[in-house]
Amino acid sequence: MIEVVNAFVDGNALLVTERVGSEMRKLRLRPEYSFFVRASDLDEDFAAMLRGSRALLAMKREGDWVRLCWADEWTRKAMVRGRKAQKNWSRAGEEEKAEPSPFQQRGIQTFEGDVDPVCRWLTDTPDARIARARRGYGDLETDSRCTIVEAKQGKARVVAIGLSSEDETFQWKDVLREWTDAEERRIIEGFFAQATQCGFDQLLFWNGEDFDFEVLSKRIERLGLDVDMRMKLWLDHMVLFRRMNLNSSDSGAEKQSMALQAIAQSQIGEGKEEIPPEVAARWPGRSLGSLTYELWEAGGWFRDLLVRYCMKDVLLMPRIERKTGFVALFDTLCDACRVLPDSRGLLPTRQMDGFMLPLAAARGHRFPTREWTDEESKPFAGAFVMAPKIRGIAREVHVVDFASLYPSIILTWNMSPETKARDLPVNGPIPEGYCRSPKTGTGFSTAVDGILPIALREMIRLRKEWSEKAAKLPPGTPEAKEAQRWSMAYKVAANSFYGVVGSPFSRFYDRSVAESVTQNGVWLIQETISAAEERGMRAVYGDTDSAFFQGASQTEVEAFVKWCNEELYPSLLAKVGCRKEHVAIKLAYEKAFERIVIVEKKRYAGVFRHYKGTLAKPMPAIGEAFDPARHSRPEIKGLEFKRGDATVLARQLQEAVIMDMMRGVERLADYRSHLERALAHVCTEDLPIGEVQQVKSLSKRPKDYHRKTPTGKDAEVPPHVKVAERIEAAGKSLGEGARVAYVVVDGSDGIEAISAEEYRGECDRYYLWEKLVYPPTMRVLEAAFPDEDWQTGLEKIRPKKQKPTADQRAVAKADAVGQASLFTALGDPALANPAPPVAASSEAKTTEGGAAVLSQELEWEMRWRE
DNA sequence: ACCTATCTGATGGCTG
DNA sequence: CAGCCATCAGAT
Repeated sequence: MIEVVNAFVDGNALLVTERVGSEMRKLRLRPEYSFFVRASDLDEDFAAMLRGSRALLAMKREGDWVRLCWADEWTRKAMVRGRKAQKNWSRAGEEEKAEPSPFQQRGIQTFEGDVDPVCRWLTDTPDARIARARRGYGDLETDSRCTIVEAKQGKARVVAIGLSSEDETFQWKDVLREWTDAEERRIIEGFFAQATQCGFDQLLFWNGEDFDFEVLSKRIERLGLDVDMRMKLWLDHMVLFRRMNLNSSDSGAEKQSMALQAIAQSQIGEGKEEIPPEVAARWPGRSLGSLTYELWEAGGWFRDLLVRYCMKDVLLMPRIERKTGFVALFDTLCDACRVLPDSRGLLPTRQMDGFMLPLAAARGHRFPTREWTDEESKPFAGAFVMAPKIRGIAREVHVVDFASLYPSIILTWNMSPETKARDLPVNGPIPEGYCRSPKTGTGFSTAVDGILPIALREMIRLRKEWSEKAAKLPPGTPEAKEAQRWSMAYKVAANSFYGVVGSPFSRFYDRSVAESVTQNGVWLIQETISAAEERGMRAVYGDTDSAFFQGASQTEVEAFVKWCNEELYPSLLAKVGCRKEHVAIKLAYEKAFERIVIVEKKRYAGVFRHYKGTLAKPMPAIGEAFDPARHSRPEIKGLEFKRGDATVLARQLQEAVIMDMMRGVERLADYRSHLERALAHVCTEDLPIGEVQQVKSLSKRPKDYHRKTPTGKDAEVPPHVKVAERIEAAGKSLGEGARVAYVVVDGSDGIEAISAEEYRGECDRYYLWEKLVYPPTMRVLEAAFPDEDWQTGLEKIRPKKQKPTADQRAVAKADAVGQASLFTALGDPALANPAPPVAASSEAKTTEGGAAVLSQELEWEMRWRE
């Protein structure tokens, strides 16, 4: 057994680091640039010609295949793809013609001709297994006078570095003593020496892919250090956290920022480092992270502060890991999928490569070389979502769902690129030895198990094995936790397979297979719903793999699920040709909602009666405070409460209303008072930035958003992009994936917004209410009480524009930004004073606003009673 | 550089 | 200039 710690190609060597007991050993191997062809495709003449080629290093017969090993990557590429047409600019007018490779000329298909030497070696060395990495966590501070872009170009000196072991018993930090190259060389070399001495193979940095790793590599190059970055596995803890947390985060609060401080706050309750008064006094309004040079330059206590700040960030990471266990799970996943645990190992395409290639090779199967196409791939149809059939607050709604629907479908229909039937009629009788996807007509051979089902069955088997092992071990022990991680790793990997098959960038891409997976899902859930309705149950909603039913008791639903599994599916699946021993479709009775309100497709809130047979805790009674020990929280899907791009005010109001609905509040006046309180707050009180900001991420660089309108003008870019450009104009750079926090200061005619940092308490409160806070809650109320008239008079509060004179135009603008005329909206003209509202003290504002709100509340109460 | 379905909000054209 | 529709973007 070879325990592989690391492996990379260095020139013409494949360097593998292996752990043997407590020793590290280095293997120096030849990197293999190979592909396979079918032995039957290779005639004697061509084989002889190849043998004579100096570029071919080896040719080996392996079963039905011939393995051809080439001198280098360039040669292999030319043999696989031929030479592309190239414009030769040096010789004007001349163009080099495209030249197909000898394999292309003969129409010989190549297989696995894009696999890199590390993956190739891991695939061909069944003895090799990915070692559990020893983890170190690090952070570095660079010269704050440089922009991020400059720093990533290697122009910013590294000022300080911190490093810690996972258990924090080892901690190391260093800072420049002089502003010289020699000093920077000393601390960077020190960092690597410490990491190596501690035996860290894997180094985790927060946002490392987008900053630290690039900076380090550029500085190493610039300073000419004798350090090889490739000797370590670099893993971006932030990217890892984001991927793993996608499935488990609940409220919108956690989704606003991926900053280390924000994640630390939500995960371990460890907050931001307070800015010491000395710093605030000397550099008002600046964050510690933006002052690295200044703190260093000030020396003494300030320089120590810089180092403490750096080290604090380092230590947050192992603490987050102790809470989440995400890195340990990832390491297990890498072990299971035979990929190295660095940032690239996070990509599902690589994980599937790592799992599938060896498994297929052992069964004599090879995959076609991955084609590189610029063409847009045709989209394919996905899941079925039923339009909600109920209005109002429904009682006793039962939910059934399929266990791991897509993997089960792949098993049941024996779906795999190589089992896919060619020339099978899309309808009519199904020939013996085939099954068919009823909605796409795509058929699959059932004679030999497909490689994809084999892989999935293996994963499911291993998952079960580890779950059983975990159950036998004393709970909470490291062994039990490790067994649970294995079980979870196989689940994660198995669930990502369908997505990889649907991705044009993967070697397993097959559009018709992917579409048949989703469409078999559509067929199954629709058949289930029809069968239920025939038995008198009413389907009220369903999404992809679930159906929501009314009009049946718990016992009846249980009986229905049993009947589906024992009779319905076996008979349906036999009719489409699936073999009995392949059938893996299983319906489960997942839960029942005591109360549920479905606002739209994919948007609902409900409270459980039971979950997987376990009786749920009740909601707090009306008027009773929420106590997590005794009460359930409602399950909320898709609504603004769950969304990081909604304002906090919108989420709070929506949550308050949902909590009341779920505990049975029926008096509409109670809901109204929530609205009124919120409106009064929005209109008249101080609004901290955290309550009013919207957060959206950039899916590309800001400049890439610009385009022309159909009429040829420059089109407006989305508000968050405009703000990103304001931020960039102020000297900070924002790239793809950056999150922009912003506040709308005038939404009366188009959107005018500022960045959250520029916010000084002034925003367009009309816009905030009319567009951000009120509608999400109103949609829930309208769904819950559809027969009420929800013309509350609260939906539009911005005063109408009257034909303004030149003079008045200026005032109108001030109005939109300020709040004076809000008092008009609240119905008290006496308070509608256009004098500068911003200058008023917060106390005065609250008092005035309070009075205005009170009169309004009375008025509503009266209208309500009528 | 794992999938699609779906909602909501902003923009921009067109219409009456 | 409100209302309708199409399109894009982001989040789930």
